[in-house]
Amino acid sequence: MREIANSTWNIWSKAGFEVSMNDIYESLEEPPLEKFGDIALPTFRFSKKFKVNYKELISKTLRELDLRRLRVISRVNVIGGYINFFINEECAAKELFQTISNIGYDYGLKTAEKPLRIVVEHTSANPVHPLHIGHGRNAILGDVLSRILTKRGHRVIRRFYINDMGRQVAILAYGCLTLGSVQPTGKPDHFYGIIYSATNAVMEIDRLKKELEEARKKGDYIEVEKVNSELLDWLNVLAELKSKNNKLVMTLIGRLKGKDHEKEIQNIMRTYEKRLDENIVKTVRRICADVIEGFRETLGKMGVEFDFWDWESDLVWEGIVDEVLAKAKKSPYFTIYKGASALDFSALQKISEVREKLKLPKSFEIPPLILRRSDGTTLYTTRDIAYSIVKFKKADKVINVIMSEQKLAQAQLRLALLALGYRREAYNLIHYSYEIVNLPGVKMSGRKGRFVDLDSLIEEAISRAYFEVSKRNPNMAEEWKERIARIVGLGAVRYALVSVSASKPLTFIWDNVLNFEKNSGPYIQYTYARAINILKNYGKKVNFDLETLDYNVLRKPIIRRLLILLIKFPNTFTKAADELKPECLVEYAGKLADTFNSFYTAEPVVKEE
RNA sequence: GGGCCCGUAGCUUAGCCUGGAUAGAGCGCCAGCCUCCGGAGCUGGAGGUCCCGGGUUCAAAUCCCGGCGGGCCCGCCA
Repeated sequence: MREIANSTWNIWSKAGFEVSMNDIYESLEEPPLEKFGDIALPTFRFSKKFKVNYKELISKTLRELDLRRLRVISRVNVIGGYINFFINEECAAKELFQTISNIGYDYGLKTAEKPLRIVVEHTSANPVHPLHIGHGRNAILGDVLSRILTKRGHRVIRRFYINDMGRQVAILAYGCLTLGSVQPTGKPDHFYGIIYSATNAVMEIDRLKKELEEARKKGDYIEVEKVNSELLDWLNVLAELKSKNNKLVMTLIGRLKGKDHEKEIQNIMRTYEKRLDENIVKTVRRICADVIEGFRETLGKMGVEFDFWDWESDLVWEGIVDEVLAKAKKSPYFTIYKGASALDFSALQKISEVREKLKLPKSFEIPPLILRRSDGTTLYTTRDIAYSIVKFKKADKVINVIMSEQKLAQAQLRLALLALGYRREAYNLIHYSYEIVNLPGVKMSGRKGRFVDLDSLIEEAISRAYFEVSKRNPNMAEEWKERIARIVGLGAVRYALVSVSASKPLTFIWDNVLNFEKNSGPYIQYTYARAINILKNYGKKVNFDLETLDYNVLRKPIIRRLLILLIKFPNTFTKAADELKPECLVEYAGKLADTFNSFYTAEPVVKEE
């Protein structure tokens, strides 16, 4: 493909048309029908650019091409404004085999010209309850991106941000401290998840009861109705939690009675941030560490690992957040907003270059960002500014895999970095935004403890896979069935979570996810197994001797199709890596599997040698 | 009130950034294929107002404007 773009570029530049070789290269596309050609070059764009008629441009190009007699092109086919190239099979095969015999499994994994240091921060769930399917999508996207970028030659660092200074952790800690010394039973994230949700529920119930009373006094019966139904919902939540661990929840309800929850929570937050009481600090840390251990187990099952687990609290205690605040005070954008330290973006965001480079919404007034509460404690975004700076210390680019809900917050973060003079950071911070995962028939709420957690999701995937495997292989040894079910089940989930473009909501339907036919993880794995078995049955090392190859077989349509598809892999990979589109690879894998299976049926490889 | 994302076959979706050739797949449906390396397969068929209405253009699923439907965001929450 490079050669096609290159020679076209040669011809055009010689003719005096100003164009870059990359421009041509990137215009190359897939013809809609196989019979049109292998690679198409649309000429409309260029004819417009060069101000010549496209027919003229084409005939001129063809004449020159003819003179050069490129060996990579066997035939050229013009339809409309398209120049369709047929690739010379022999030439393609030679190159393919040569590359594969040289670099083997790294075929197509083209290394970037300028390797970068890239941080991928992903998952980063609050350590207050088990991971759910949404975190699953986050984790798989982050993990797959990291793997692709690593193969592209970048130095990737995978980081998990432990958000231990937020209100949610304080609520969990409040519950735990109220219970006194608790020893977690079972998986820690599940155990603490119950305490968190129950504490939350009790607080909500108490708050709603007060609201209800006030509404009654006022005689606002619409409000009474509204609050009442909300109250009922939370009472149900509590009942659901009791069914999970009755003793624990009942004890918690008893001990929380009559307390001023808000005051306690605020006290915990302040104590923790300012390190006023080492006991509380230790307790909060231990709880979070326990929950994180649960996360690590779940993620490990999914094949997801991290290089660093960064504690939000460390940023504060090590004084990095203070440095940010000091810097902010000196910033020309510093202001006092509603009596608190803040950054005022009104001037900065008007600059159109800034809006464009930071990818801010077209016309949205981003309000001032408050950096510090009146009680002196910091806010999430302030700490996130500090974290971003830390991440950039050893990185050229930072990719945050964060759900789309946080788009505005992420835009605000970039703006804040710029306001503080962190220009490089602001411009190289990428919010890799993704949409929610829908499970038909399930309404999820993290706070209410209503979600399908990843552990049970994985279990279900494996047991569904087991069912399918034993149905198809009734005589297989039990141990093998289980091993295969694990691999297939997990592969199916990973595949499902990465196969839909991140910007679209993903609908998770078991029948599709664990469909063993086409367009699924299991199908790709099955095809791979068949391919590997050919090699196994062949039993010898594959001979890549280019001299003894019979190039006539390449004219067979199915073999030719497979060959052409294979030589396009490097481009697909490069696109997936550079445009951060892992789903491109999924699509390619599916197409390759389809083509391979057709080939497999049509051509008995081992027999033919 | 303002902003962002999504809307493509009954279902799940690719293509949209960078306009161009008969809108690609898979499931499901219909009709075929087991002397053969793993049938979790293969071959073929039916199935589309690309949410609607304008505009730009020689050309719009794609770009612009206005609607509709679904989701989300605008805190001294995270």
